[in-house]
Amino acid sequence: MAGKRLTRAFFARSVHEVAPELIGATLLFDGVGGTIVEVEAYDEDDPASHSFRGMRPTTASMFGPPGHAYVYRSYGVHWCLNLVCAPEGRAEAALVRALAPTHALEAMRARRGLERERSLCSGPGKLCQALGITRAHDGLPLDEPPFELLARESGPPLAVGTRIGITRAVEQPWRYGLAGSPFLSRRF
DNA sequence: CAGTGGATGCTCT
DNA sequence: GAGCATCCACTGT
Repeated sequence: MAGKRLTRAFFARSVHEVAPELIGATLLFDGVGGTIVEVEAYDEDDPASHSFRGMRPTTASMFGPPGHAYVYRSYGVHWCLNLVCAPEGRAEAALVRALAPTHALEAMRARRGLERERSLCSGPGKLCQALGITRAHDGLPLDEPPFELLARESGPPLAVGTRIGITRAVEQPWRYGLAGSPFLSRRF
């Protein structure tokens, strides 16, 4: 099911190449997690991206080396996880929006409350809560504990659509998902 | 189910 | 003071 560890070299490319390849990969944090079924791509020429207006203290890790985490607070309430993927000198990242839970579901349920399996990680804020990811983990490398990222074995059926919850650049088809998965934040 | 609105804490104007 | 890469409870079918 899970392949070899994703290295920094994997992420040192355009997010538009990397993001679709993340669908089907396995994301674990302290051994808790599952299969990535939904991501969105953001680059620095994109008005919807946190890197569009230049580096800020809270967005610094998006401008850092690829293969690291960028964690931000959303709507003052939730944490959201990005995987920084940039070629030389760029600030790009893939927002992880949903997982199909496969590892340590009890830990997720304990953090999320008594939730249906479908709802444990079906959104960017939900999955950070389920995995226990916060700002404290911003900037951590993805190829070392507590993170573990494993490549997918084969190319799964891909769904492509427009991104969710933004007000600028709404027409860009930069949302990728595992077609037909019941664990998406929304259907395509 | 689909649609609506409140919570909540920053940053930026 | 507005706006936000969200979620949940609540309403009405």
